[in-house]
Amino acid sequence: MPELPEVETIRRELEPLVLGRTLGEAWAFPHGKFLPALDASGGKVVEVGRRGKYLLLGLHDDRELVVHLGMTGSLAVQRASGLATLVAGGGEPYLRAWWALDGDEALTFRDTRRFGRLAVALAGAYSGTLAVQGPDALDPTLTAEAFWRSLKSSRRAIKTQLLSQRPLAGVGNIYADEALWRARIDPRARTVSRARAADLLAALQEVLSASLDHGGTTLRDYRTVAGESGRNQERLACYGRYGEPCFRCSTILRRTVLDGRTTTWCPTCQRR
DNA sequence: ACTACGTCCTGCGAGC
DNA sequence: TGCTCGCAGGACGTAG
Repeated sequence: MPELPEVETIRRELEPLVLGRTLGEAWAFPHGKFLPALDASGGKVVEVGRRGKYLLLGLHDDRELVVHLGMTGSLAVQRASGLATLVAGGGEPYLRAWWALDGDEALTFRDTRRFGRLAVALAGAYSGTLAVQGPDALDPTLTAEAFWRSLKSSRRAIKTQLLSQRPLAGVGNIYADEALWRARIDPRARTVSRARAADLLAALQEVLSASLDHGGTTLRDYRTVAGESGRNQERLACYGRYGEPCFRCSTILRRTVLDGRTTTWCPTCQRR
């Protein structure tokens, strides 16, 4: 669920809390997705970056701790005392990793549904989606022309392409539905003109920026590092509103499943 | 190489 | 009241 605005909100809050500090002794939930936490032990955080939905903690030795929050992942800096005892006693069932910091503090990673994952990469030698995804959706150097060319290279539904992270990175189900509604494009469209691609890119940048300005969208689990909810959920015009009237034309918004993802759209405003 | 689909997880709310 | 069941969904593995 954390998409670009949520991950960026977390990044901004996390940066002053961990920059310049060393990740000490680590613990990880015994699963391949989280065990890489142990490899980051001993690394001093020299940068807190983000690409799409990935958080990148640059370490002093040219390695990076890569964090993907999945759907329910969250990070916090908290008191370290008692944490190990609590975990051993089953009192922290959703804690997936933690790193000791100086001054009796710890960086903690919780993830109820375990859709998140951790990795340690050497000097940007990424794997998986992080290695093949497109430019960040809010990258100012991303042009409408490049976005359109990328869309044109695939015959998959436009929404499926957005979720693939390949044309650009950071968009998930919420902002894909929101931007397609704003740009009046049917999520099932398989071809998009140059002009409509430009409209879609502008719509994406608008919905992502607006959400970022409001601390992200909290529907269920997303919380900031400080444990607070986002406020953008009050501004959603399309996502999750199926059965309710379109704010533009009052047509009842429709729900469909597209490549396994619930999709809300307006059958009147949004055209192929 | 591209596309489509199943899998991983658990809490929550609807319905009986 | 207490139970079952469908839903939420990003990335990845696999099959065609």
